[in-house]
Amino acid sequence: MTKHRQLDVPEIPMRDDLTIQEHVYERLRYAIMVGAFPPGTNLTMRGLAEAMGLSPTPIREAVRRLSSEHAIEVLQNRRMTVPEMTLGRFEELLALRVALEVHAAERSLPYVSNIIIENMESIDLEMDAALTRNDLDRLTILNQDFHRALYMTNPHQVSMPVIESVWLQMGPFQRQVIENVKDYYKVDRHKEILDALRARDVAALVIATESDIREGMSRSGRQQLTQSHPDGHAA
Amino acid sequence: MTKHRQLDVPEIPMRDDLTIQEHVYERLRYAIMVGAFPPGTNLTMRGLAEAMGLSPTPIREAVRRLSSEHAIEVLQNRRMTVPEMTLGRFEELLALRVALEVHAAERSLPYVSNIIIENMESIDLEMDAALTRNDLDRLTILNQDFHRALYMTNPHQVSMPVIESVWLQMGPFQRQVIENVKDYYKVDRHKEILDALRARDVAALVIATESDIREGMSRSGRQQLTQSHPDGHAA
DNA sequence: GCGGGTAATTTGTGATATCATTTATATCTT
DNA sequence: AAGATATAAATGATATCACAAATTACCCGC
Repeated sequence: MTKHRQLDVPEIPMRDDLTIQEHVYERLRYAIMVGAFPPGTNLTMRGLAEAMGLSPTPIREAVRRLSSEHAIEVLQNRRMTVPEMTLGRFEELLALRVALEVHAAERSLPYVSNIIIENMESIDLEMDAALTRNDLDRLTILNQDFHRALYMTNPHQVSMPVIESVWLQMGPFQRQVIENVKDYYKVDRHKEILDALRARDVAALVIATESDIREGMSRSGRQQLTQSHPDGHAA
Repeated sequence: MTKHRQLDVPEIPMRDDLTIQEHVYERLRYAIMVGAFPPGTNLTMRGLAEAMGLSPTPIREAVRRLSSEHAIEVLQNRRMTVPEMTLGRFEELLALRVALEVHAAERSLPYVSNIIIENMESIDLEMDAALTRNDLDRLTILNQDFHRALYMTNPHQVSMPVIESVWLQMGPFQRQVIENVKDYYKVDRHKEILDALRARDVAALVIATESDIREGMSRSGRQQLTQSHPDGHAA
């Protein structure tokens, strides 16, 4: 009686201060962020509702929010998919990430305290551990936590949601890259970011931030997109 | 039998290719963009539904989308308001606008054709006409059309939605500024942007774009926010 | 008059039902 | 057998209903 391939949505801890709609949003967001839905995946309201054992109503609200963040694409037919990545879109997303994160880093630096730096150091240590045990999902989340910890120090900051949206749009594709290029997370410029923060050195921070984004994603992602395209759907 | 002050939502042309939810989204988005809801306005699902003669269901989806774009703030109490502007937030939004629009302009320039420039020229002419008859709503929309026409020439562009979100967050406050500083739209650097485009001069385009944003909004907005704050609610 | 607590109202949330649109399947025709 | 057409299934969209949480109104006691 299974209509199509039943969708597997990774579970996340249930927080009882959230409405169901919010929980669904967080759960779908996490799934997309860690790449649980490969690009091109078809999503249906009822399918998601059934997969999570809920009525369509809260699903619809969560999905609408994700579509506004361009994590989910709504076609003219009103069908929904996880967007495919193209070389052009990839280059643009990457450039936008650099522009946004450099901007956010610069404007956060004046507010950086030693406590913040220590917090980021501990996240970076956790990343080393996650890398050792090859926990890719955790690495993705920790990497974001690391950067978020910096950008959020700016008390009036408004760019964080925008940056998160770009991360989200990278998610499904990034997962494919990580799986193909297994030493993806080997290059990280986090130590250099931390050095720049300790020295309160803007120029060094900008360079380290840009390098971290570019060297991590750029070459391997471009490689994946330029090599032969036999067919779009992954296994 | 009127519970509170009945909310007035400006009507927009009904397009029959849109679902009700999409139409509500466009309508609310327009209302916020032109500042029909002053900062601090309380919004309710049922209130909006009643004001537009609809059931709450499509309202909720539209409102969720707008909350994801930070045009509407959802409080812990689950009440919704149009966010207030603060000096700190204003400075950050302005800086983000500059960073994003300079970025988008730079990356669009290679794709600019004479047809695009002509289109932008005609929008600029329409702005002059709207300015003459003091049509502020139209001016706001046309100003966005002008910039959007440029940024959208980049075929792989991904920053447009993000820029629109920042515009949206500025909307309610910008309306207050425009009404207080009546020569707001007098300073426009559109002629200089057009010159830079014709010459395909990146450096000039960057300067003109930044000036257009900064000189239009910066001084008058800052002025409005730093002068006495007797009480928050507008008349 | 002022504070506190209870009742009534308002509001948000989520499930369900109904209808329209779209996609998939089956049937018929040539 | 191929293509067109009709039929069935699935899906999205919206309204309505039921419930819970929050707010407001009201009343009482001091």
